[in-house]
Amino acid sequence: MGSKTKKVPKASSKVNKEATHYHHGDLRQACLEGALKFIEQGEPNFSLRDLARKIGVSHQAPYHHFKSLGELLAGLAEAGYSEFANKLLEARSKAKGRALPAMGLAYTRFAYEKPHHYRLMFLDARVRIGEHAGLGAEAERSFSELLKGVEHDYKSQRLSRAQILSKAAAVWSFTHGLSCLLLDGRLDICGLKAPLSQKDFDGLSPV
Amino acid sequence: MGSKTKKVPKASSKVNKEATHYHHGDLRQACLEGALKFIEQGEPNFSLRDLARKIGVSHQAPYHHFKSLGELLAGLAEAGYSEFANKLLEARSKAKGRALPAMGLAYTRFAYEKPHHYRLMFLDARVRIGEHAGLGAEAERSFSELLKGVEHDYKSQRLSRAQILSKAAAVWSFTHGLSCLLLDGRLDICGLKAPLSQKDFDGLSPV
DNA sequence: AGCTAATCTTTACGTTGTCTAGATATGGCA
DNA sequence: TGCCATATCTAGACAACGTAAAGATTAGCT
Repeated sequence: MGSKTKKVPKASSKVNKEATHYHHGDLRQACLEGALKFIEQGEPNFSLRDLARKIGVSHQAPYHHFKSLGELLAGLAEAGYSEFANKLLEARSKAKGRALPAMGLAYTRFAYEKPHHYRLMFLDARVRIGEHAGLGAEAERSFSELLKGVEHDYKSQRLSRAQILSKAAAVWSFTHGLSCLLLDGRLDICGLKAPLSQKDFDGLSPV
Repeated sequence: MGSKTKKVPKASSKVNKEATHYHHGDLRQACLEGALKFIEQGEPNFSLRDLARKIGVSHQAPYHHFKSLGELLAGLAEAGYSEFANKLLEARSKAKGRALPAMGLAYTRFAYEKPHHYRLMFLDARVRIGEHAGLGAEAERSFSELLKGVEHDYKSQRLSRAQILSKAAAVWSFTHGLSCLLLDGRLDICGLKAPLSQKDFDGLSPV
């Protein structure tokens, strides 16, 4: 592309973190942002070289910040989980009565609004949860939000820990399955189409 | 393997279908079987050239039977759906009382026993349902089995068509989500591990 | 036998991920 | 200030991939 896009080597008047460096300013961040754009615009199979071209660096540069494509994607997934957990938290804290219906709807809404990000987080085989420190942590935070919702809605029933976990597993399974099937349009046959309303969701949800 | 496995170019005393041909005997079938082996042995990202090598033909030969890798995978997924539908049918017809619990368990069992096949059928982005004639048909047959299960278990309640479809969507969502999360080990945190027993499943299932 | 079409091989091209080596900039230390 | 180890980035090379084009081989029919 343009050869006049000279980067700014002077981005360091006050270095505070560990980024904002050198030639590109902050290549690591640029990689994440560029990759995010690819994903959000529906091209989750972009190559590392595509990414390097888009950013305007050599095809090898990203390797100095990410061991592999998988690690880069894991970084994106982690950010996704963070936002996801916040959405769940928000739904729970705003809910008047029961929390789970609102959280379930927020769950499917997230999947609907960021389908490619959702796929990256939950379905992409290239992203191996557990192989990346922060990723697993952020994913567990999402789950713990769900758990709080269950505890809230069932607190009068004095369930055992095992019963609460079982309920959470059921809720998670249903909502995840619903989101996946909706994303793939597989529920068209049932007359269901995203985005779901609260009424739609409550009509379906067995919990 | 052995180099003495000369193919049978003479397989045509009575040609009945449209296969059993030429050099290889039946290359199309050989491709499907070879690809199936790759998938079942946990290498769903095999290349077309890998496949051609394994079969012992040129890397270009498969192209005469499949327009693309996606089409080949679609063929496998279709066979998977066929077996899947049969499993659901079997569970339904063998069930003494309610059909759905048995069918749900059979569903998760299939996913557990053929994880890579299940991923291919439901999660692999390379397989676009709807772009392949037989694939969509076989997938719908699976769903119609589920539908029959719902009709059976709720027939005393005289539900409307829409209500039945809604129930089916809920059951499908839950069971699919459960299978996915189990496959990825994401329910370990809840103390759940595949393969599930009927008791496990019934304890979870909200339907 | 000879023709046509299906089947398969060979060769070639552009792209990818990754390895290696070399260039350039940075920040700390003498 | 000058220098150097190190972090950062570029450049070149390699094997493997998907796919296309064209040539060879075989089957089935007349």
